[in-house]
Amino acid sequence: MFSQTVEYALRAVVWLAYNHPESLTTQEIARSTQVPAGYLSKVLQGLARAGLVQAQRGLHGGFSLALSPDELSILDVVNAVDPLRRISRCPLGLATHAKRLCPLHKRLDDSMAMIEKTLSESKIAELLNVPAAATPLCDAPPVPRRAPLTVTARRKR
Amino acid sequence: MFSQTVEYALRAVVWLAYNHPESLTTQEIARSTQVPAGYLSKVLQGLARAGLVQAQRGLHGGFSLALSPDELSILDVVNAVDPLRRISRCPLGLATHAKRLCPLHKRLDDSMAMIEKTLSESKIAELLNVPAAATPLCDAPPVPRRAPLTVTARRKR
DNA sequence: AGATAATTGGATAATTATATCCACTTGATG
DNA sequence: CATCAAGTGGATATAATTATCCAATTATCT
Repeated sequence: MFSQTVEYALRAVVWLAYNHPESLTTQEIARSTQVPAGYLSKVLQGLARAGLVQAQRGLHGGFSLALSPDELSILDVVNAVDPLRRISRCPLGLATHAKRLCPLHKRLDDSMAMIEKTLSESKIAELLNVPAAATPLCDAPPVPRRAPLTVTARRKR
Repeated sequence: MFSQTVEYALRAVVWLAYNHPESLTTQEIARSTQVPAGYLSKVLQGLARAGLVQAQRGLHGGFSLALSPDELSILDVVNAVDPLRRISRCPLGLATHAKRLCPLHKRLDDSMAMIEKTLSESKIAELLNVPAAATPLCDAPPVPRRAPLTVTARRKR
């Protein structure tokens, strides 16, 4: 339903939000969120182009959230990397249905609208309050800033 | 959001429902719904395996709806060809989140649940009442049964 | 200025989704 | 029982998505 890319982008943004306004390297984010580093780099580029994230090149560079976590919705992230496509015109290109979608496509589009609304109302900030004092993604406790490349204790599977 | 396959399957089912309990050949359905015939054949096979549609081989064969249009929901069709995957386990495989999803994935799964509910409540029968006396999909007027291979008047693009 | 650590962008590979084709089987009909 | 129109299943092609790799660029630190 949601693409892999969206899943990855959301993980990255949540992790950046959790460490806001800290800046983290692609490697750090990749490790914490279990996203393939090479691919994550592309995803982050997309988020940067959309202005959701700020890139800092060079030594001690990395990425940081460009907006406050409560100004940023899940929908913003989704639309930045893999836009939710509403059905605005008849997919069959029928003249008859140009002004008003046929019931099938109307219904499908309504579902999209519903999702769009829900996701736009879900702010990233809301995703950070974890009841059990656990970190949002990641089993490990909050990583100390600029920690060396410690291997996260990881259960197999 | 919804795959091409789902879109095709829904078009086929709606068209079959519209002609219910008539049986239509793959070619006829393909023409009316603008779905590539070769691919539609696979999609219909899937629908047949799921029991939503009945295949009749041999001369004067074709496909017909196996259930009444008001017993069949959009969700049934979606699940038959490209199941809506709910998020039941933590996508990161985190032990901590085994019992309770982290807020991000909870929220995403809630969206899925919402869609699932909406689509399960949308019966195919409801998609057939078109206000303007137009056919559900397809510009053409209701095709006379067993019509010869007339070319549907089609605007370019 | 040189060394180092980081992102950037381009090329490419692997995988999955979409689509086509064809030989085979099935069943109705004359 | 021969014929022919239809679905079936397998092989294969094409396109899009996901993923990897590396040379080039940029910024920081000493």
